[in-house]
Amino acid sequence: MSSIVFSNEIAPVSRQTFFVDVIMPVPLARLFTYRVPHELGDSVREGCRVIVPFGQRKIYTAVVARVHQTPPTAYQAKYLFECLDDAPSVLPSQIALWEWMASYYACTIGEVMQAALPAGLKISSESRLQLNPDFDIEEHIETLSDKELNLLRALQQNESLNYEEAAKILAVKHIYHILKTLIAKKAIILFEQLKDKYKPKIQRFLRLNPQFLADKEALQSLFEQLEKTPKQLNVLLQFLQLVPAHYKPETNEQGIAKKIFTEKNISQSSLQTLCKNGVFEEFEKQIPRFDFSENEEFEPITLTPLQLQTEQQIISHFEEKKIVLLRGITGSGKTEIYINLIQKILQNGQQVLFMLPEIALTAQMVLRLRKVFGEAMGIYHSRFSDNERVEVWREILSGRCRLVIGVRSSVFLPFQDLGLIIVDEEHESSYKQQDPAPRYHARDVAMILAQKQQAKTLLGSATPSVEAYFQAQTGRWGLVELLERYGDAQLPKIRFANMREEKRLKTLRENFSGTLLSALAHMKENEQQAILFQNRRGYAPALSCADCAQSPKCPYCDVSLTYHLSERLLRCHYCGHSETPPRECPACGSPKLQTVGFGTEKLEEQLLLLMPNLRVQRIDQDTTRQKNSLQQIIEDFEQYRADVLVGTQMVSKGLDFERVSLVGIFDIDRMLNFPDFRAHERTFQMGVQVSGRAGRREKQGEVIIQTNNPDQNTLQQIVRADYLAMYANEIAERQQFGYPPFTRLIKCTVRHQDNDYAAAAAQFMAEQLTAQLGKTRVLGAEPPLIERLRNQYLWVIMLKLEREGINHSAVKKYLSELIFALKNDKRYREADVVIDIDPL
DNA sequence: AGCACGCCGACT
DNA sequence: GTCGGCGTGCTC
Repeated sequence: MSSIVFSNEIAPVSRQTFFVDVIMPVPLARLFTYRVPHELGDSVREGCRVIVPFGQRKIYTAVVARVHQTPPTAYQAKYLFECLDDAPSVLPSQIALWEWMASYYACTIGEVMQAALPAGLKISSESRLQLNPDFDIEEHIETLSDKELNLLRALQQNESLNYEEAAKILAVKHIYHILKTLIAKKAIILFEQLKDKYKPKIQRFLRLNPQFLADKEALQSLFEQLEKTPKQLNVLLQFLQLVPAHYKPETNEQGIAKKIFTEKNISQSSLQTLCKNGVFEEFEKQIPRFDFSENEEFEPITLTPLQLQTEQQIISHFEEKKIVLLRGITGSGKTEIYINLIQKILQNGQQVLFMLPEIALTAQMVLRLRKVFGEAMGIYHSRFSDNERVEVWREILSGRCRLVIGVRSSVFLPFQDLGLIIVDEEHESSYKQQDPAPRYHARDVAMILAQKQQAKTLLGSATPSVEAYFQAQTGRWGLVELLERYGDAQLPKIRFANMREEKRLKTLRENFSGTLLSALAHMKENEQQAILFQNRRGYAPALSCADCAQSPKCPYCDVSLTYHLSERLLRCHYCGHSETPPRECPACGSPKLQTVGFGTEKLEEQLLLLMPNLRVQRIDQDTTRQKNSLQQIIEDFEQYRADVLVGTQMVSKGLDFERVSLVGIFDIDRMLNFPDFRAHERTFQMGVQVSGRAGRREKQGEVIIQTNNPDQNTLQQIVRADYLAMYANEIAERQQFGYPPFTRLIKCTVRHQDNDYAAAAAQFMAEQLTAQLGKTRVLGAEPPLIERLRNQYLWVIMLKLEREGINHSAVKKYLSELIFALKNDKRYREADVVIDIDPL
């Protein structure tokens, strides 16, 4: 509908100057404004990554948050250097979410951006120095100091150096002075090298030189030519079998991957000759790591009547509620319901995000979904490479990828049209990022994301967090419960081994109860398998002197060092420090050092001695450090190459082995007595989850819990799998003592290497906060359970804020002002303060 | 968070 | 005098 108006007027050359406010990857609480060079005027848009100079030396990739035409008044904006994107890499809706996160989690938007962008989308900058070609060293040799000369000689050898290399050559810490004088003398020049970290996957391809396809005779004469060289002829025939270029010329366009072709038992040298003679052409092609080609043909799955009914309940809740909590006991078939719902959303043309906790065992779930959704599925997991993550990002951005299975950080992906977010195992603590900022809870962010996209959120768990169940109970969220196991599977029989009693009766063998040992023997006779759970790795959590009762401590942390037998090392599980165990007590010199307590390693050893006929495997951080060892252990166990799997947390989640009929749980009392208001909830969740590993098929499994107090309430609730009883207990206590969900917590940790300094700063903060909020809302300052970590003393202040009637964002604002004041006070400024919103 | 600048004491 | 240490303040 262009109007056909001819005018003699010359359109005024638009000389508008644009400015951008960008998010910098630094923990600074504001945006920075740059001027857009005219030649980039229309390409720079919100969400584009730009390269900007920052300070005197640094160059960063920043993300454009806003484009405008208001020049800053207080300073002269610098020009941005470059725009990396033709089309934005980040959507406006994502920036809005980042802003929400920065304000909710009391951190900077730069920190959120750092967490959100896959490393491959960030550009690293490295300053490099090189010799100025116009500079003649010999001519100026008298004006140069030794160090300067050394550096210049080094630069003659190497084309360029970065700072670190230069500092190393000169063997000094700070080279800036030297560089500055050399730059002033015009001896060297600095330049920035920008490296795009994302590398597309390139493969070499082969095709027939199109000249042979021009007409029939061309190919014919080629055949005649090759008669004399049968090997080459064979190669050509093989090629035409795979790529029927002779009657479908369009297939030749695509060619065939050289790698695939050469696998076909082909004479390499003949192929080489053919390429050299121009019969074949080699070319490179960028190939996607994921295949999102049309794949709407889903394998239909059939739900049981109960599953169908459950799904229907979820759908009808979604009509009026945005969030639904599905409590489905282990083995009830939640996954099938998820799959069905996902299919419906995808058929509706919308996107789905399926979130899983950060556990090494996503593999089984991925396999299951892959059976249904094929390759049309993005996977976003720490075990995938940076490049793969960038590719998932881009495919979602383009709208081609509509289903993502991912961990915590997948809430940051550039969804445009989400229909549903599923947060599986909602109660899992790995959804909360601990360090560094933003210390976000992916479940909670997911709900905000869903709200912003008008999508629904489905939270699933066999043992929902007390907070989630409360929301569902009180009607804010929908609640759907699926409390029958799928098929004939029965819930396992759980019983206790009374350790106190067994000790009296002398049926204990090391850390094994007689009850468990006889169950293991029985298990072996029936050719079944067992899982033993002890949430503590290493051999023993401490060494202790029999004479003076002292135990070797970490020099940097306030904890005992854990003894690792296989490495013969004492290790700190908090800072990673390790040392060789002393032969005698460092305090009194006594040689009687004993191990105290037990970890998975000790259990493994004891079991080997107690029941030598059992084949034992161990699964924990120490045995799975190498890349595929976890997969290997799982496979070995699946293939019945072991009878018993001893492990930590890792064994409690998501693993599904057919032969496992027995589960043993060690040291549950320690977990129960952990000084934390969530200790009972966690113990219950762990107990039920681990029990769920037993007897997942038709046979009823057995679980043995070793404890000193079989009558303890929470343990009884585990035996009865009585979630509601646990919930009722917990919610009453939470209400009585004012813990979540009745309040929101903010944890402030003050750190300094000097205890008194940290204490003083924390005390100061606590006083200010108390003055502002009142005594009842401020707990502490007090030292935490572990008073020193990585050579820093810690002091904790906990804020307990009612959900209603308090302006939470005003409190957070006051907190950041308080920290600002602290940083301006000579007495406290050296202390670090860490804010954790909704701590776990 | 970096990083440069500036002030200070310790050396050739 | 220079070198390097550390405290302070800025980064569009």
